[in-house]
Amino acid sequence: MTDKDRLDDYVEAVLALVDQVPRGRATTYGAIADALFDEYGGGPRQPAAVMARHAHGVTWWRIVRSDGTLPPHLADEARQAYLEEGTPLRSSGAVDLRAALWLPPVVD
DNA sequence: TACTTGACATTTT
DNA sequence: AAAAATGCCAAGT
Repeated sequence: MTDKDRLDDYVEAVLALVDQVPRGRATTYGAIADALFDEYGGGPRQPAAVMARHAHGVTWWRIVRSDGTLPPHLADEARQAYLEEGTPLRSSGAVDLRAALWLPPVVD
């Protein structure tokens, strides 16, 4: 198993979790990092780095920061998706994690 | 090999 | 409440 294969594997794991997030809900980068920590370790920046390069074909808007907000360039498109899915939002336009947070299954 | 960068998180101003 | 500083880990260059 080469280093590249290992990274591709991590990418798949992240995208898989993203794909599992139920409609109208959301999860955080930290939660994903936690779920994958047992197998790959690393911190919350890794899932983020993965998404930055593989945001194609996945429901990336269901992944938000720990405070429910999202960087400026994404907030715009994400907002539309939230409105369509009926995702609980806060006054600031950020996702209301208290109601929408979905925790990925952690590997034992 | 060394330095920079990042769709983050947490703590302190 | 909002912004700045710190800590973090690995990929990219």
